[in-house]
Amino acid sequence: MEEPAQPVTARPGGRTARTRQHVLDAVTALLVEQGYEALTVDAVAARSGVHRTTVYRRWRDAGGLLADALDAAREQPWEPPDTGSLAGDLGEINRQVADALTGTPPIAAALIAASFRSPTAARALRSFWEDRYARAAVVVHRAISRGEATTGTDPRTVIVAACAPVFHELVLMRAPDTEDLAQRYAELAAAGTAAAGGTTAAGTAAAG
Amino acid sequence: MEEPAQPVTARPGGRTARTRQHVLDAVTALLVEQGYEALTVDAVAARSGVHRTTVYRRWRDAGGLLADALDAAREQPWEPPDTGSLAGDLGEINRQVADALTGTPPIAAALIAASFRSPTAARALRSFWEDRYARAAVVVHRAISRGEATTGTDPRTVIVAACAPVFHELVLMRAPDTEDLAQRYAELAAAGTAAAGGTTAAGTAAAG
DNA sequence: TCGTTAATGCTACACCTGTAGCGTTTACGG
DNA sequence: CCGTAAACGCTACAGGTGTAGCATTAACGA
Repeated sequence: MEEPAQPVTARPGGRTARTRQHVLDAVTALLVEQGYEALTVDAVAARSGVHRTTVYRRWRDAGGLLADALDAAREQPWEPPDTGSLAGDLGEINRQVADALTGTPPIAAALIAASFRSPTAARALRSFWEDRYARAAVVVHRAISRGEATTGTDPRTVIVAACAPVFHELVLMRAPDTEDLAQRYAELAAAGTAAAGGTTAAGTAAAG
Repeated sequence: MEEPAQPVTARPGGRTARTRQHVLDAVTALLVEQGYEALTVDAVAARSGVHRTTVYRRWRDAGGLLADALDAAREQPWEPPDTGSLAGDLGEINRQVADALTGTPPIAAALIAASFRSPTAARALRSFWEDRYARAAVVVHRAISRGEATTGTDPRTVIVAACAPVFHELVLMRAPDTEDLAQRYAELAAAGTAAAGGTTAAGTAAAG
């Protein structure tokens, strides 16, 4: 769907695939057992039995490992929820975002941390979430067809308005995940969409 | 106001203050000239003329340096805007957030990057923004008194709803700062506040 | 089966991180 | 002015990062 985190190899069989599997298994194991701070290339190499220079060659850095692990974990397709209301859909999406950011293995959280040091990780991060936002656009389209939002509403703006506070609280502010966090911001975004239409142009209604 | 990034020394005069100034000057210079990826302790030590072990001892890591630089840059007090409308106030706050995240020197951006490796940086990050959010609460209080929001509205929720998408786009998704970004999400948050009241409890209006 | 060569293993290197131990300088109080 | 000790300078060390060069293994096609 997007550019592969792992470049297409001219000789994908046998050993190459085996090496990749050993390395990705080591990545997951280290993330689960010790968290993303322990995800060093050296540790992955030692645990996987693959030589460290091989890991550096194929994945470049820890961010590359995470990008590949994310791709592997993304093979199961994702469908946006359909609860019957925009606030319900956004709430469910937000709960899934919160789970991704706090769940196990902490691939999403580790990828964010790595994205500040690794261009590969930064690209994978963007790619993953933009893909999710594009797929989630249907919940806004359904809201429009139900009359919960006006025709000009930009789906991505609505979804980011709902999701971003969850990222902010859990990732940047390191706040604990609370029961109502996801739903609270989902409802605020849904209410704003219903009232303002989620217009893309900067309005003048503000300064007046 | 918060715990100082730089521990209170028993001998603050002369040499100690001079060392700190040299080091913080080097931090700013490196950030401006080469960006936060070049902000290594070794580079700061070399540039400042202070020995690297001294930098490690006093600041512990690059995150500690950034935390102290942020404290130094925070000495000028901040007052929230008062444009006459909630959307206008949130828009102005968002523009200031965007400026902080993309401006020069990129202390805020660097602090976020460092916060994933340095507990000191993580604490400084939280402290700085929570302080801003607390000060900004007045714009919501004014909105309530104007009738733009209901009495139970939680100020922090409204402000985070407005700000978080700016963090998300500029920091996580590495998107360029656009003309309408700040205002767009400010208006959406303001509209949601006006419609939903920014309640803190998870409502049941969603699932119905 | 066998040659080609992609992929991996290995050694060595330069750099950054963070710490320990010890000697030296200098701020500060008496 | 002088003694104390805080703060700093210095060396050394144990890791992790990322790269270069060359040797070795094994996947794939002929």
